[in-house]
Amino acid sequence: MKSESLALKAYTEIRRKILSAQISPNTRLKEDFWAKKLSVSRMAIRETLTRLLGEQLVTLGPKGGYFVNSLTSQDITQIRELREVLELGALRLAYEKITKDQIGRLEKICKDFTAMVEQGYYAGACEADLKFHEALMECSGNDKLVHTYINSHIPLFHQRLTKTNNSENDYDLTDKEHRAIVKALKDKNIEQAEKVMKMHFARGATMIDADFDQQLQ
Amino acid sequence: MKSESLALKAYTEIRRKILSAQISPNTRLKEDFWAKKLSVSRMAIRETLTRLLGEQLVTLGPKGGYFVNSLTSQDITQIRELREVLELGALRLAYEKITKDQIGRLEKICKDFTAMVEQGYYAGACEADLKFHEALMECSGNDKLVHTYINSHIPLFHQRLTKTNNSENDYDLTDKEHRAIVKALKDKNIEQAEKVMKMHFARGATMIDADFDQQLQ
DNA sequence: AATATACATTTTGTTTACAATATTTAATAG
DNA sequence: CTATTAAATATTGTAAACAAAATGTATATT
Repeated sequence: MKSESLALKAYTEIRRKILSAQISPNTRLKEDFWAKKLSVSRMAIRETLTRLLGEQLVTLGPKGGYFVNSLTSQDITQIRELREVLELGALRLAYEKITKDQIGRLEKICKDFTAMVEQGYYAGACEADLKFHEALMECSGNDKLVHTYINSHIPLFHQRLTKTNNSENDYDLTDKEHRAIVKALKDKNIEQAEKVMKMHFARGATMIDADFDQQLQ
Repeated sequence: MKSESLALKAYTEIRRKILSAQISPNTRLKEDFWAKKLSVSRMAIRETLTRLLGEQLVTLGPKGGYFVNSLTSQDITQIRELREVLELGALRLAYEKITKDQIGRLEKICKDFTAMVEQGYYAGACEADLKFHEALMECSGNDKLVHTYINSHIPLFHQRLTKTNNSENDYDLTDKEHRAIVKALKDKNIEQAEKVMKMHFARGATMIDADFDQQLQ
């Protein structure tokens, strides 16, 4: 077989476009159009779309046709809640299983974050922020949990924050909270870890909602 | 268009077979074989498989070919942990949002459970057990959470319990724990609710693992 | 002018055919 | 008899063709 099938190429491409909002929600995805656009056969597009259907990234219209799933303000809230549920759960599992190496990794990411903020690399800092949360999920030692997290399209969502103009202050707070979480894990203080994590979310929530409201205008 | 496309028919059928373990894990799913078996075209099967790929129910082999995802003993543990994370999260959300009607619904399911156990309808009781947990998830008021729960293939897993020969005692305990959870929610006592839920899981865990070990022999 | 109907176009659903790659089988050399 | 290689077979990847349904358009009728 070829190094990468055409269907996979189309899948990767369309998925990326949806997740980065280059194709807007509720858009109908016409097979022929995308087949020509990506110069693959219509069947390759069809495979792409059914796979995305399985991922709940698109929906089947009542009379056929594939549509990009929407992200209403309610969806945003629900995704945020889901994120909190998953991350708090992972935190509790990590509390029991976390290793020295993993703590080291988290601390390294915190250091990177600080350094980048200091030097004005804000996109890089956001990347480190994202990486911190993913690393934390991995500390749960539960692949299914990590996978659920990745697949709930939270990371994309997180990415949107990159584009907003955050104040220096926000970055500093984020940094401090990340470090507090790691410290609490190190000290085996689960109550403290949960408390900081919840605060971290609460602050993020307002920022996310503000961002979303802004985009609606 | 037809009332139900052939691809959808094949999808429903194969998905059901995988989830009910009628097709065992790691089996290679050959397109032509299933096309003939379900008397649909190979492309319909292909769509089915790519959709299941999106759902993480099957995997792509390194040299092509679709394989049913496995359920190792480690997978079982991870799914159980995921379930606990999701249900505890839902419980916490439900604590804030639950309505009188929803509590009524939970109580009704508890009553059904009791009645069925008393009359010796054990399969029915298991069904009620399943329904109780799904209803609880719905009380979170978060569709994404419910969807994640459904789609983590926990229900199937739950279903396996049906087949094990549980003692009367187990049913009684399950019943009591369900009722205790509802009562705690009613009393707005989140600590108590979480505590009972954790106990409920802890007991279920040993049963599930025992069941799995038995099946391995 | 509004509505309904017939026709044309677009889009999806399905099947078939062919090409490319894996896998198995058989034959041959050591 | 074993290992290696070549041919045969099986399986998947891709494309094209056809059928069915939905959508859009123009015409006729009131």
